[in-house]
Amino acid sequence: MNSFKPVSNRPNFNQIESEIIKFWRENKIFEKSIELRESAEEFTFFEGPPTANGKPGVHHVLARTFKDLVCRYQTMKGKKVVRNAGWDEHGLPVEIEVEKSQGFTNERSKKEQIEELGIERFNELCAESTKKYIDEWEKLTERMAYWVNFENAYKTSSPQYIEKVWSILKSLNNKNLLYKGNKVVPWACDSGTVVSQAEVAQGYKDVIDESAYVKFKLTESSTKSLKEKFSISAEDESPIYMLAWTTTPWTLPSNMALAIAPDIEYVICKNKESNEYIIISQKRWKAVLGEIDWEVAGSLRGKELLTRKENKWIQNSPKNAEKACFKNCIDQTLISVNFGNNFEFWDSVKNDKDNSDKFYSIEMSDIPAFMFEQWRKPVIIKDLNTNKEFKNGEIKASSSHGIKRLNRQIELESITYSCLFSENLKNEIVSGKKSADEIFVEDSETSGTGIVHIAPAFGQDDFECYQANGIEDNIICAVSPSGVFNEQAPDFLKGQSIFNDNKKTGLQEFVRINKIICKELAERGLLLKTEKYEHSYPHNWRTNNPLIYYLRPSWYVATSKVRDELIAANKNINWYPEHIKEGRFGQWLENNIDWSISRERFWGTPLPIWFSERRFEVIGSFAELEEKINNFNPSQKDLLAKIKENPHKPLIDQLEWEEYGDKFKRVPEVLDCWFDSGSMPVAAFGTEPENFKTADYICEAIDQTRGWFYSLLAIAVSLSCKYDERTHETEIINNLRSPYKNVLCLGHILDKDGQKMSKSKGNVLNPWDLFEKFGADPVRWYMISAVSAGQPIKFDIDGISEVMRRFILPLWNTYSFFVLYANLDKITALALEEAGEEQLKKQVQPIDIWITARLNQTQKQINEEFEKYEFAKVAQLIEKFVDDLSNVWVRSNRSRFWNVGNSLDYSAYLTLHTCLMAVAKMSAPFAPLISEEIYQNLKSKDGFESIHLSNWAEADELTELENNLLEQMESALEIINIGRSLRQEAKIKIRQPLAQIFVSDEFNVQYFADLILQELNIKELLVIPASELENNLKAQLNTEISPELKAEGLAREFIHSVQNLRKSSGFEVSDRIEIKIDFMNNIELAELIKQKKEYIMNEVLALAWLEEVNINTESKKIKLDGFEISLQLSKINY
RNA sequence: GGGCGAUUAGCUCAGGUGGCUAGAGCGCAGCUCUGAUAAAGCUGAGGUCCCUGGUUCAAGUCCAGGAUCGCCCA
Repeated sequence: MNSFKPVSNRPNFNQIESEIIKFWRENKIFEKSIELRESAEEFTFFEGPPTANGKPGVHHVLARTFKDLVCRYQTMKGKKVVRNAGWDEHGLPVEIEVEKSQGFTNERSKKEQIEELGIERFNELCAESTKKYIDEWEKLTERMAYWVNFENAYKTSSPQYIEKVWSILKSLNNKNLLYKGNKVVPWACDSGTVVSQAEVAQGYKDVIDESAYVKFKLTESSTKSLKEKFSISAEDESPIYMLAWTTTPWTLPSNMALAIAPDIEYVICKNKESNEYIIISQKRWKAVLGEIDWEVAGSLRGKELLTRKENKWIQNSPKNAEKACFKNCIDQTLISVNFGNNFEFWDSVKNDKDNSDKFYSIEMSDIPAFMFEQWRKPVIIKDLNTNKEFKNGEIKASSSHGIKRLNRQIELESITYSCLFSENLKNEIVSGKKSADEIFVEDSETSGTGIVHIAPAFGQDDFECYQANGIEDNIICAVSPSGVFNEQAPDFLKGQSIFNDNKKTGLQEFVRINKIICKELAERGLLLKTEKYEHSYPHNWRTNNPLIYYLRPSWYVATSKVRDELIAANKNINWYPEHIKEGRFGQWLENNIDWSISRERFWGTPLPIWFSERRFEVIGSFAELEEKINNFNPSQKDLLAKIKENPHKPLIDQLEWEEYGDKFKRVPEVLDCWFDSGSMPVAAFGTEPENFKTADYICEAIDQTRGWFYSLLAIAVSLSCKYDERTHETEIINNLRSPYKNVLCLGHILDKDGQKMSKSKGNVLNPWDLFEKFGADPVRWYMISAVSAGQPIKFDIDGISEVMRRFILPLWNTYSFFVLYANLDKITALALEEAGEEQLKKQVQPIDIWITARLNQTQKQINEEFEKYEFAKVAQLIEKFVDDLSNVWVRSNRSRFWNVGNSLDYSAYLTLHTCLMAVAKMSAPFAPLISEEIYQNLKSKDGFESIHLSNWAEADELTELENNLLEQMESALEIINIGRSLRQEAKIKIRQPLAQIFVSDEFNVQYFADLILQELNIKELLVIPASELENNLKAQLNTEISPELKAEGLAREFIHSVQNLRKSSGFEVSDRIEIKIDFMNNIELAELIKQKKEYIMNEVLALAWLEEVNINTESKKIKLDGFEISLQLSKINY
C-alpha cells in the first residue's frame, strides 16, 4: 500500500482542481475558514458589486484573483475575513439590455416604447435581466477559487437596501448637503428625454448652419470708460460694440453674458464711414471686418479691458471661494507653503529679471512663501526656521504637505452691454475663471472673434463659466423642453418652435428660426453678417433629429462643500500603486464639483423626495413613509404595503399626501446607480448612516477612481460632515474617516498586442477555455506575476504556458519526485514526523541546512512584500525558491533517495517534505487549488483539514551557520559556473573527469566542495591563495588527462551513447538490457573501455555484454574519441 | 483641452531615496546532463534605457521641453 497518493507526472490540472473544489464544497471549507476565526480580529473586505447582466470575463477573473489572495492571506494570518458578494442591479446598462431584448427600434423614442410596454413591466424585465447571469457568475467564481459568500450577498435593488440608501439621502439633507440645482445635459426635444453620453457619441453628423456675427452694444458708462482706456476722445460719441460669433443664433434670446479671455489681444476697430467701434480679437479683425471699411484704433489684452479694482489672494477652498465671489476676476495660481499676506516679496521675486540661480531666504513662518507653478526660473526658497529648502517645480499643491493652492483674485469692474432684444436690460462681460479661451477655440486664426456669447441654459461650458464667475441671477432659458420659445423669449418668438422640418428629408433643423432671429437683429442694427458654417453636431441617433444641450433640474450632493474633508480623508488611505493617491484620485478630488445624483430614467432607486409647491421633504425609511400615509392619506395603506415589497417605479410615484394644505408628490427621478454602490458600507450592513463600516481592503480596476472608489468616499465623508448654511462653514461632526483603508487599484486587461478587449475586435478570451486548458491556478499565477499590480496587463496565453513551464510544472515534478520515492521506501508523513529531530541530527547534511535557510530567507522576504502589496515580487521569490529546490537541492541529492537496502535517509525526505509543505503554504493565497492538492497529500493525519485553515508561517531568524551556508552555496554555484566556462574554453567535456581544480581562497568552500566536484566531474579541490592563480582568475583547472582519467572519460562517453540509444529505442528507465558491441578493430579503444566494463554495465543496467564482429541487424554506429564502433541493444527479461 | 500612467534586449517585464561592467524570464544560437526521461541545466549573442536640453564628480533614475502609446475626464 502506498503511503501517499501516487502523483502523475503529466497532471491534468483542470481535473485536479475540480476535485479540490468539490472537496471544499462538500466539506464547507470556506465556511469553516471563517468559523474557525470566530473570535479573532476582523479583517473587512468589501466586494464591489458587479452588474450581473452579462457574462463574467477575464477582467473579472483578474480582479477576483487579487481580491481573493488578500483575503486568503489574512485568513491564514489568523484574521476573521467576512466577505459577502454584492450585485449592482440598477442602472442604465440594465435598461439598455432590456431595450435590446424587447427589440425596441431606433426609429422611435425609447421612452415612448417603454411607456407603451408599461414602466411596471419594463422594470420587471430589468429585475429579471439582472438575475439572468447570476448562475454563470457563481459558477465561474467557484471554479476560479474565489471565496465569497453568495448567500449573504447584498443586492442594490432589494427593499432593505433601498431603504438604507434613503436613510443616507435623508441624513445628507439634514446636513444641508443635498440640494436641487440644474445640469446641462444632452436633450432630445422630440422624445423629451436625456440622451446618454454614449448615445451622443454615436449621433454626430456634419451639418451646415447659418452662423451669425452679432454686435452687442455697450452701455453708456462702459463706452465711456473704455474710450478712456483706448485713448479715444471723449467727444467722439459713436457707440462701441463687442462682436461675438455663434453657430446657434436660436440661443441668443437666452444670452446672459459675454466671455473674453485675459490673454487674448483685442483690437478696437473704427468704421471709416459710420464711425462706430467694434471690439474683436487682433487675429480676426481683418478676416471678419476687412481693411477696406475698418481701421484699428487701439489694442489691449483681455485683462486690460477690465479695470482692476482689487488685488488679493485667496485660498481656493470651497468655503472661501464662495465668500470671495469670483465675479469678474482674473486669477493666477500659486502654491502656498505657508499662508500669509506678504505679496510684495513674491512679486519682487517674480519680477527679478536676472535669470541666474537665485537663493532667496525667508522665514516662512512669518512670511508667506508662494511659488508660481509655472515659473521657469529656478528659485530655491529656504525656510530659515527649519532649514528646509524648496525648489519651485518640486512642490506641487497637495494637501498632504500642508501646501495649498491659492488664487490671485483681481476683482474687476464690469463692462456692461444692452441685451439684444431689450435695450433696457443690461448684461455683463466676464473674464477669468472659465473664460473665452477655455470655452472656445483659443484665440483662433480661423474662426470666431475671441468673444463668446454665453447662454448658460444651453451649454455646459457656458453654465460653468456663468456659475464660476459668480453671477447669481436666475438663468434665462427661453426654450421649453419640447423646443418651443416660452414666455422668457421676446414677443416675436414666443410660441414658435426652434425647429422646422426640412422639406427634402423631413428631419428637423434650425434653419427657419435662425433666419427669423438674424432678420430681427439686422433690423435692430445688431447683426454684422451671417455666414454658412459646416460643423459636427450631435443628433438623436434614433430619430436623426438634432439634439440640444439643455439645462435640466437635477438633484445634487454638495460634495464641493466637503472637498477639503475628502482630501483629508484620502490622506489616510493606502493606495497601491501609490501614485493614484495624489495623482489620478487626488487630482479628481482637488477638482471636485457637486455630484449630480438624479437620473431621468426608470430602473433605479427612486429618489425618496416628495415635494409640494412650497417645500420638499426627504423620507428616510418605510416607517416615515408609513407615518405620512397613516396621518395624511390612509386610503393608500394598501398601496404602501405593496411598495414595501417593491419600492420601484411606477408604483411609488402614486404615493401622495396632503399635509396641512401642502400637496406632496414624489419627484420622478431615480438615483445614480453609483450612489447605490457607494452606499454599500451602510446599506449592506444595515447600520445607521453615520456608523458606516470601514473596509480594511478593497480592490477594483482603475476606472473605479471616478466610480466606486469615489462614490464610497464621497458618501462616507459627506455623512461625517455638516454644512452650515449661514456661516458657509463645513464642520466635521463625526470622526472623519474613509470607508476603506487599503485600495488595490488594478490596471486594465488588454490583448497581447496591447489592444483593448472588445467583442467587436473578437479578441475577448473566455475564462472557461483557459481554466480547461491550464487550470485556474496557472491563470491566477500568470495574472499576479506578469506585471506589478496596477499596470495594464497584456494578456498573452503564451504567458500562461510560460508560468506552467517556469513554475507550476517544476513544483509539480519536485512534488511527484518526493511521492514516487517516499512510496517506494514506504515512508509516511507520520513516520517522517516521528523520525523527527533525532534522525535529522544524525543524517543532516550541510546542503539540507542550506535549503532550509533559503526557505527561511524566502519566507522572511515574502512576508515583507506581502505587507507592501507587492504580489508580483512575492510570486517571483517563491519561483526562485522552487528553482533552487528543484535545480540545486533535488538535482544534487537524488542519489540519497535511491535506497538500496541501506537505512533510509530521513533527513533527505524530511527536508524535501518541509520545503514542499512550506511552498504550498506560501503559494496558497495565489494558487489555492494546487497548493491544497499538495497539502492534502503530504500532510499527516492530524494536519489541518485544509491548507486554508492552517496558519501562515513566520520566518525564523537565520542562525550564523545558516547565513554562512547561504554564502558558501553562492560561492559554490559561482565556482561551478566558472568551472564550466573553463572547461568549455579548454574544450573538455564534463564527461571527461579531471584531476584537480584550484580555487581562490577568497571563497569559503568548506561545506560544498563535494557539490562542486560532483557537478564539475573533478577528483580534487585545492584552495590556494588568490595570488597564485594566473590572470586574476578565481579558479583554475588542471587540464592534464592521465591514462586513468582518459579511460574513465571514455567509459562515461560510452555510457552516454548507450543511454541515448536506450532512450531512442524506447526503453523504460528500469529495463535491463543486453549490449552487443563491435569495436571494429579499434583495439586500443576496446582495451580502455573493457577496463571499465563493470562500471559501465552497472550504469546502463546491462546484464549481458557480448563482443561480436559484424553485427548487422539494427546495429548503431557511434563515434568515440574519433573512432567508430557499432552497438546493438536489446531488452532482456530478468 | 485637462489629468494620470507608460516608453529599458526580438517579446513580456524588474530596476526605493542618483553610484562599479543596466538585470530576469521567454525566444534564438551553441553546449551539457540524465535513476524527475515528452523533464532539466549551462554558456553566448542581443541595449543610443523614446528624443532634446539642464542639474551633478556621477543620470535609466532628478529637472525642463518634446514625441509616441494607453486610460480617465471634458
